[in-house]
Amino acid sequence: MPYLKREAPNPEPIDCRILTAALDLFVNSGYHNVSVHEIQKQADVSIGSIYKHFGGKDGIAKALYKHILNEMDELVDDVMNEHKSPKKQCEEIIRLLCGYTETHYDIMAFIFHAKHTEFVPDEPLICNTLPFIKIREIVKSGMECGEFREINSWVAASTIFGGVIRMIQLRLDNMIEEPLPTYFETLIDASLNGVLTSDTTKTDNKISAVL
Amino acid sequence: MPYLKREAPNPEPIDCRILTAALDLFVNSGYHNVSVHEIQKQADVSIGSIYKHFGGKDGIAKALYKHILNEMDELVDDVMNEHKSPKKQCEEIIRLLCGYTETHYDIMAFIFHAKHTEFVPDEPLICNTLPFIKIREIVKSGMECGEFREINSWVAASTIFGGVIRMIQLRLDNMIEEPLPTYFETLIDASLNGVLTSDTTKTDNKISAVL
DNA sequence: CAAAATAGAATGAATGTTCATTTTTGTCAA
DNA sequence: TTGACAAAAATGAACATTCATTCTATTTTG
Repeated sequence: MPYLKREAPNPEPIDCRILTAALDLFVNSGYHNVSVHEIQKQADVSIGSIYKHFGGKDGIAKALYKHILNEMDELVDDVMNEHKSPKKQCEEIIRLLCGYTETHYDIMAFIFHAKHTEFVPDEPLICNTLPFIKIREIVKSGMECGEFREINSWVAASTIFGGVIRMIQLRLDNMIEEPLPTYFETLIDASLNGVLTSDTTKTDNKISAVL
Repeated sequence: MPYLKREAPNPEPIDCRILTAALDLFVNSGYHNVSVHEIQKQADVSIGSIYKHFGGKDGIAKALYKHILNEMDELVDDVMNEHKSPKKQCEEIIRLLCGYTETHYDIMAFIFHAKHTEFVPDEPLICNTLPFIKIREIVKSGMECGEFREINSWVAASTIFGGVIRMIQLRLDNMIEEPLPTYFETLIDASLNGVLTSDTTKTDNKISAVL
């Protein structure tokens, strides 16, 4: 089972084995290029078990989608509890995303590299799921408390997180060769300066980036 | 046939009809959820013609991919010819992308909303195609001539264009309700301020955004 | 020993592709 | 202009294969 924080249990129960195999195959070949039989083989499980546990191929995809977005949501919650300033919260989320791209390729690829509407059409779009809604709320509260300039919230959110998301995708595509955390400080600096209010002095940020 | 600048010929020749239908279906249902028979019906063409012209379903996808990226490339060339400053070139590309998202939904969705490796595995990744390579070159020359801060070029490119790309994806997903050009000035301002050299005064940019 | 879980051969629908036939197009002689 | 005719294009029924799913038999668990 693909977890973000927890360790996977050992030995993995049958449903976890199925999800682990499915995630790997989906991410590396794409949902539609993977057959149930391949999942069955890689998970070392019978076809019957798959249908018993998940009801079918789409059942696996749905379960995976929900599970992973839940993992993601817990992550965002943790960040919101540990840091109070929206700016700090954004930075921390970006830091975590950079880190997890290196340590949890499959999960990040599943979130940021798949067209989910094509295989889980009944599930909400990824940008309409809890963790992503919460991230937009953070951006809004950042504008309310004066940490971010008061601009359209879509623009603000896209500017702050568009850069990391792009970097993640390029890294997943093997275009970027260095691990993402290498670029963390530069990235934060470049992404946030554009949306910071002018009373948060620019120099301030550059110094904090150097430290 | 889906063009960015030119008008489609009328009546459309058979291979154009096929590509038009395929683009529409691929974008709205996803490559793997579309059968050759559906393309055939929508294009009002026989199965045989499809195999005669494109050799198969993957042939259609390949041809579409190449055609659309060519359209895109011409666009970038035009911008590079009409504007000399890299900053202006970036702005203009962003402006065009915003505009075309409203007027050429299918093409934009095909470029920014599809996982091409899953259905044209032999073609280069979209970020390795001419137009996108050229865009990265623009960013690099912007750093060389001092218009952009000297930071890692991946970070720079991701910061400048990550925002628009995110906005385009959100707009294609129907999350953003206003046409993208509405946000153009704000977006440019937010995306570029973070990467501008400090000798390009910040106030300058804010004033230009208000005008 | 009953209930739950697992196994996997068999099934049938979906769909990409082939190819023999028909239609259209373009050429040229009458 | 007409008609004959060959080459090219288009047609679509038939085919072959892939693959999700079902279902009965077997094994494991409590």
